[in-house]
Amino acid sequence: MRELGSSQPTAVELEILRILWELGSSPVRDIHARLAEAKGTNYSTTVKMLSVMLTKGLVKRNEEVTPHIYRAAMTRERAAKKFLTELIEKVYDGSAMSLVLQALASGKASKSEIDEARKLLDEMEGKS
Amino acid sequence: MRELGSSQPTAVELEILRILWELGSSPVRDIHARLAEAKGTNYSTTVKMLSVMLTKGLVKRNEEVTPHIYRAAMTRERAAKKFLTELIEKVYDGSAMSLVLQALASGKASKSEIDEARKLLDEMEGKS
DNA sequence: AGCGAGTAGCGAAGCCTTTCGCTGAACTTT
DNA sequence: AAAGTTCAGCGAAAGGCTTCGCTACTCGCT
Repeated sequence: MRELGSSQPTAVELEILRILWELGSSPVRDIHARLAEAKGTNYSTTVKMLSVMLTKGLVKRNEEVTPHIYRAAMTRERAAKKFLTELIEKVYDGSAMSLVLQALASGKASKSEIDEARKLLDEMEGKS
Repeated sequence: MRELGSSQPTAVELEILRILWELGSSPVRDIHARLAEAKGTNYSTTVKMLSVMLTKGLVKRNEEVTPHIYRAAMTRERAAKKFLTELIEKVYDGSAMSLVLQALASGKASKSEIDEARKLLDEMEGKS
């Protein structure tokens, strides 16, 4: 058995997590509505995916109500950080700043976002 | 058939790409030496993976010499950018800056790196 | 010519992911 | 109570990824 909580979400799993992050805790019906909209898959499929994700520890659920209510086991921020760490490890050989520079260079930031980043840089400099 | 060049590398594929990025163009023997070191897999497996990656367009090879010489089809920078774009799309809903902030907040940047980032921000502001 | 070593490739097995049909339980409406 | 609706779950099929055994080709050496 693969270690619980150590598995990376696959494509569909990530899609479901995104739905949960956006909607907050939800019954299968609502999750399915979104998923089917994007992919046209069957209700059974959504149920199954959630059950697989439950055993993997990617989602949790409240079984005391009907219908059961699912929620993401991780916040979006935490998941993002995990992916990011992995990306940095696997592709950038551990240099976070290379990635930052690359992201900045992708160039889609607005003026206010740039200001925000600058502010953050100032703060970081103050600390170190 | 999946569209050529549109497929994301899987775990093992990424491992092979990293080896190629580090070693530069190499014969199977050398790639295998590295891969086996980490995973203990068979020579056949390495050959097969490379052939799969060849049909996916992830690597290219020179068949005019023996042994054949393989090279990564993409530079590390280009691949990284691709992963990053995908990460941004899938987890951060397309906001590159969210990711930048996150990476910065992880807080491992040195003074010189911070300066470099600030310079980049200035440039970006100039452009927009 | 025959042998051994290094190289390349095919096809199938095993596993994981994603899909859904079918079943049954619980609850609502006639 | 019977019929219909919603919900949950199992098991199997389909497809992708990773693995390797077996085969075959080339080349240099005896």
